[in-house]
Amino acid sequence: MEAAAALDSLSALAHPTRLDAFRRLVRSEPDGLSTGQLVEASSLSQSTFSSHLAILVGAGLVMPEKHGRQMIQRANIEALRDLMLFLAKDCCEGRAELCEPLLAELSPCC
Amino acid sequence: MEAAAALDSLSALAHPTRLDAFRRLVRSEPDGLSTGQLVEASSLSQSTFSSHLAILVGAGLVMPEKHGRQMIQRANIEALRDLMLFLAKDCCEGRAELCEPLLAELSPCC
DNA sequence: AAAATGCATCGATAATTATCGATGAATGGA
DNA sequence: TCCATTCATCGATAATTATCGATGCATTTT
Repeated sequence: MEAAAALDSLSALAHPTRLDAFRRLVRSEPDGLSTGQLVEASSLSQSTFSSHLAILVGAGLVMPEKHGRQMIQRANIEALRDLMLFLAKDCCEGRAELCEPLLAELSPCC
Repeated sequence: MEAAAALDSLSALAHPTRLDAFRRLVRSEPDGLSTGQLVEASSLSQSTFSSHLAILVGAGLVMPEKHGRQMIQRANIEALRDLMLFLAKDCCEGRAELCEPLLAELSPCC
């Protein structure tokens, strides 16, 4: 993942509404949620939320699937992994010992 | 880490200048870099960069140390770990199998 | 076919963020 | 002490982002 893509992902997640929606989608994998359900969970207007969603989709963090007349939104776990990999790579490349405590706390959570 | 703190970190990193500076600092651990060196690496004015740096410090991602008349900036690896943990926790809590491929690619890098 | 539903897009406005030069405060050196 | 250096803060302006209601398009239901 290049820095530009990482920036897109970070920017997309750097908003309360979008971070909340993304987390909601990650948790609801692999079923996903409809756009309407997400709008309802947010406290914003439909059009405003739609533009937020478009930013998540544009960053590749969310993948919409057309389902009748509603859209089912699904988190892209691979994109999340890529972002985390990007963030971790800096310290891993420099000095692995910096990365070890990072993984040490990450592993037991799974 | 609560969502509010994660948002601060994400917002802080969601800017080309700040992401670049932070990565530079992670790589230069544990020595750190002076503010002046970071300004030089950026293509911005001293005052503009200073405000960017303040955002990284405010998010807890960078920890300045006074050193004579210059400030030595150091990346806070613990804060980076906390952010990654926060991002990973969503899928881990929901379904561990989503998190496994994430760690699978993360481990060999260290 | 007509009405209703679910969602994206448009246009406008408000709010936030980025940028800069100038100034000021603290420190080290002459 | 006086000057130079390093960096933060201030005030102003430009640029970007967030928000909304209205409208439009596709699809399902009646």
